[in-house]
Amino acid sequence: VPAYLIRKLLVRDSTLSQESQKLLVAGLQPPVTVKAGTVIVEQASRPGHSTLLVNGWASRYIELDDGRRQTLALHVSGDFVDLHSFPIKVMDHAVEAVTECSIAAIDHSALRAITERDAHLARLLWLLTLVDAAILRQWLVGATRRSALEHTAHLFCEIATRLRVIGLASPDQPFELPLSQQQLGEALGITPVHVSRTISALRNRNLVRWGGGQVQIMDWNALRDLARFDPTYLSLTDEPR
Amino acid sequence: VPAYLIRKLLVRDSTLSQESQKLLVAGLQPPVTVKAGTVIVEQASRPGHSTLLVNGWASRYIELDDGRRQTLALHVSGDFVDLHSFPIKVMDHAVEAVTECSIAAIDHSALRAITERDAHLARLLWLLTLVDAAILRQWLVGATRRSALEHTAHLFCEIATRLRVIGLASPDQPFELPLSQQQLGEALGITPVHVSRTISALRNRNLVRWGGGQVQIMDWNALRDLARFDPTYLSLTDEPR
DNA sequence: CGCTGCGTTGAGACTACTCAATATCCGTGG
DNA sequence: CCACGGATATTGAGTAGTCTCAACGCAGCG
Repeated sequence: VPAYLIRKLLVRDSTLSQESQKLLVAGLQPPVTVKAGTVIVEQASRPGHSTLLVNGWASRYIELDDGRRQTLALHVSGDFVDLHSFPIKVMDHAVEAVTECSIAAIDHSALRAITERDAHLARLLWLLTLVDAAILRQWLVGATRRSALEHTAHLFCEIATRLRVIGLASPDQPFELPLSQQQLGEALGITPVHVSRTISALRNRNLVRWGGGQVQIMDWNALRDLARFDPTYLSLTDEPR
Repeated sequence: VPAYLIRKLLVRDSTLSQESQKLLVAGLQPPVTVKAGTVIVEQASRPGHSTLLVNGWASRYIELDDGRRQTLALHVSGDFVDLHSFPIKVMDHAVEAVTECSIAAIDHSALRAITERDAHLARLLWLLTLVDAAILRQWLVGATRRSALEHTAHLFCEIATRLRVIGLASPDQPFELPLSQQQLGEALGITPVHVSRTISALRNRNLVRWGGGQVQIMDWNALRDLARFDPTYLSLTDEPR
């Protein structure tokens, strides 16, 4: 049972029925495990299914001709990594496993059936793709209008909040962030060297410590204020959709 | 009849039935005109309807406490400016009329009815919100991985392509882009001063001329190559959804 | 035990920003 | 019709944030 996914859905709309949950879960293929670094969805491909990240970390990214790479989303357990490939058809970017991942496919035919039989669930899936878009908006604001320090702080706040939703983080407890500085730089849009300096600045201010794939937020309020983080955009309110 | 919208839909899926088109149009309220500069949707509001931009230009943006502003989308005739407010409920950004605009509301109850009665149309509306997200992805890549020159060139390619879809631009013909350099800078994530210098560079290379709200692309192929523009992300293929 | 990938630190370069002066366009009122 | 004011665009000069290049340390692993 994909508990993280269900939890994520119910946080957004607790009125989702047991039948809807079953309908969604029934569409999932048995999970398979892929190694870190595996390309789960190729750029320019036309997948016939979408992919649920049951467990692990994955990233969506665009790679330019010259090798410059920009991460578009960091996905955690319970996220669909390419739900948008159902309406869109052609992938304009790729998806890669950041850690070893357990993933489960859901055929587009099953998604189509959901849109035809269960409008409530369909609206909730639609919402999930739009929350990804809302996160992307904040990343754009971070890239253009926030300093590297504020931007990085904002990303830590975002990840912490998303992990709390699914129970993989708790206030004042360290949580997983299994990225290299290279990978964090690809997400923030800065070079690995500058990631190192920025993380160092956050550590020196006693806001965050990050090492060995673990993040410890030392002062949540100060970090939130620095980043001007407001979680509204994550649609964490529970209401019928 | 909102011809631009219908055209935009049919480019994505020509199998959309007459009944579906009628169902959508029937949900629209009579259009009203708003002046340039009007805030059409407030940040943090919970609209009970979405808004079709029947005619004109509008922008979606986030404004930070200190007044720094980032545009998230530039909308043209036939675009829904806040279709995402139907699943999302709470606006995490605002929408403003860039020019005088004719806009038509569609109640969320009507959208809900569409999701329940016409899954085909609903998938197409879902697609529209995802194309906005795909555009946003390119903007993020532009902001982080492209130079100001490449980024600006890419935006001109994007706007030209989108206007061609709805018949408001043709190859080798000038088209409308009624923005100030300030507004273009808010979209690109650079300062108005740097917009001026960048536009000047494009003009000196004889790629683009922009003035008086009109854009003339002098050398499409060169501009496309500079920007590495590939329109795949706009989902312009006609296929059943 | 050495290789390799990752992180840190330093020095200099470059892109875009800030501040400021001047020029241009446009609507308005005399 | 012209004069004016305000917003917009251009240009210059100095600055700041981030990048590039490079050296070095360290840990993991064959």
